[in-house]
Amino acid sequence: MVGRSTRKKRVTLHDVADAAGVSIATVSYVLNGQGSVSEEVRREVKRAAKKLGYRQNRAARAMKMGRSNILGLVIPNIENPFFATLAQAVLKESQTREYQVFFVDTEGSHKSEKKAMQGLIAQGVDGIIVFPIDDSQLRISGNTEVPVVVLDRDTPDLDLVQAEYYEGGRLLAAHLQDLGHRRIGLLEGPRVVTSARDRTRGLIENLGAEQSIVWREEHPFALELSDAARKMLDRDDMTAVVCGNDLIAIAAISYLQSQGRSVPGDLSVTGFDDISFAPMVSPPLTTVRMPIAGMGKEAVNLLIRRVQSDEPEATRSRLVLDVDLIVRGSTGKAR
Amino acid sequence: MVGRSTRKKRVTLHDVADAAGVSIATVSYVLNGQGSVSEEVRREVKRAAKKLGYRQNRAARAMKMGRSNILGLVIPNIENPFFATLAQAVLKESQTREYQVFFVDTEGSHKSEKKAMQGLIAQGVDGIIVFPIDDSQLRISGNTEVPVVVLDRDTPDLDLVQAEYYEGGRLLAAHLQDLGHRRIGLLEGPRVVTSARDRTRGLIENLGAEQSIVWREEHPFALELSDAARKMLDRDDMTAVVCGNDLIAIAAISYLQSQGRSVPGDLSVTGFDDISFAPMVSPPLTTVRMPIAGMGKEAVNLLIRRVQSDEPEATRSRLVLDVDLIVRGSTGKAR
DNA sequence: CGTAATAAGTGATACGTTTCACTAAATAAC
DNA sequence: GTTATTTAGTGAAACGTATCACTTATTACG
Repeated sequence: MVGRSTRKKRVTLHDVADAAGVSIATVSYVLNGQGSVSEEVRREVKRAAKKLGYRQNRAARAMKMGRSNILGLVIPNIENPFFATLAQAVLKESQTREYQVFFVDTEGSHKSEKKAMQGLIAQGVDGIIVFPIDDSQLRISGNTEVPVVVLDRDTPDLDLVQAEYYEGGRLLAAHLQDLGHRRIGLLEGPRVVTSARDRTRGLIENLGAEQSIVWREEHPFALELSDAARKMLDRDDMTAVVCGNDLIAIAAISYLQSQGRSVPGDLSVTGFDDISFAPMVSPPLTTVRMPIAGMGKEAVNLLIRRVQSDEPEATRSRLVLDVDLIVRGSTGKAR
Repeated sequence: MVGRSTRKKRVTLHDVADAAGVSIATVSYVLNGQGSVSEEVRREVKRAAKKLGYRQNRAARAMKMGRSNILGLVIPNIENPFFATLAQAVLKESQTREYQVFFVDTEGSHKSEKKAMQGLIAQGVDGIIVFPIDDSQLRISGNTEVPVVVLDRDTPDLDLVQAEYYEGGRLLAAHLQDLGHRRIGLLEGPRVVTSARDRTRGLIENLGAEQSIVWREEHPFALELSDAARKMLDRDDMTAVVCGNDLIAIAAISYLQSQGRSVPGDLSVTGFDDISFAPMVSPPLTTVRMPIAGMGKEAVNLLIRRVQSDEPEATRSRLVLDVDLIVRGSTGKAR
């Protein structure tokens, strides 16, 4: 009743065995549902275990088994709602599969990304899910000691989960064409990121004959708009701005409005990802919905399968999920 | 070079000891910087360890030491940017203190919150940081087996980190008074949450004589606006709307704009928390800045201190951090 | 009935650490 | 020169679990 912490000694298999009048081996078998032991004894052991409040010592088990039942999750920035949703999905799926997750936020630093991978391995995780900052360091994670699943970025020889970025770009091109936009500004994501390049390619390669990119500017996936981006947005020769992701789009809309320009009245703006904020900004964002939660879930499944099958040489998996165009208020007919 | 995973056998203390020609005890002492061992041997052991690529087996260590160097973090919803920032701070501080973090997102469910706490204890974490969904279940976490630090919610006997919510409410009252707002609508957070109640109290108790709350409506801390909230926002008898947090404020602004009302032209709107999106919506949000990262960091420090000192009876700590009023574009002179 | 097969349960070992208690050698103290 | 003291290093005992190899009791088989 009183809330002070009772620092009791841990109850061990031994204690349960004594209480139930059997050997620790039997207790172990009962609790793991293995071995052959009579229903009678089984019941008695369970009763004793519950009564004493026995809890498996995971450390001891991990040591004995050589497996920790812990996965590592490495992402660039949890403050980005995209990664928040992804993390949530990974956590949820891991939970239901009886795995715990060590979570590392690299805050966009390559150095800490590398350190995180090393650190997780040192900690003895069974496998790692990583959403790399960009494509540059992927070779390093190559011959690692634990299975690794990579999200979003392309990689030569690791398991992979990604989405139809190219198709997403194509959908945007088609949508803008339908609305009559001919002069398009492009605030694209970092070119060092495969998925960003694919979006851009999907867009450009599927523009109609009369459509053209009047300017393009590379921009980080973040809410803070660069000066160069502002300068481009100040131009008046485009009727639509395609942004590399929703964060950029939200920032762009905010800036355009602060300059007295109306979205979508003067300009249409599109995002990519469909993060949870996308429908809530004003105007609500037209964007390409990424199967974020699905990617997280599939990554966990892939990883656990790889962890549990001991054949390390199984052929590498590559999972590509569908995307959808979500039309909201930030796009309208070209003026 | 080839990226297949090399499933080599783990290098153990034993291997290093053999390679260096000493006992495993000596190796252990060297690697932990303890015991008395000559500089010569020390060097040799380190060389051998590095050469063999020795990595400590955390499970074995955890078992021997009775401590896992793992903390648990339980929060209601990582998709809320507030919690994302908090989590980031907790992770970062834990990292630098050489702790790993098991992360659990309860997705707003009391049941899974309780299960999470139990689960983390079963997993053998050394301590838990919890940001409870509301005040209702806190008694349960009372006499637990590991130290617990509670964020934000009040609790009878656990360590606590929170912020000056009342003061935040007061700051808003003063700000609105300065701008000449006399008729205020209140879209408050859940009353079952202490911190939400304190904000409201701080506001109401510090209103000027001529100011009044013309309506108040309870609302969850979420981006989706309730029907009741919409009905209130449709009213025309207030010049300002005070929202329980930034999410509600963003949703409210979005709705008001969709109804053709201007913020802050027709109505001023305030938030609470200062999440990363607050400056990026249009208009940028006037809000009360919570020391989110500071709370996370202090929580970790408190918890680790509690974990490492074995006196469980140390008096409980209660840390209250300052807040600031951040004036942006969503508030203006009353019309 | 004799033997084989199955069922129920146990003892002991190993997993990789940390650390206590101890030895042996070297140094200091008187 | 003898006795303390310090220094350098070791052996062995845990920590709590899973599981192999084994014994004993029971049942099935011919």
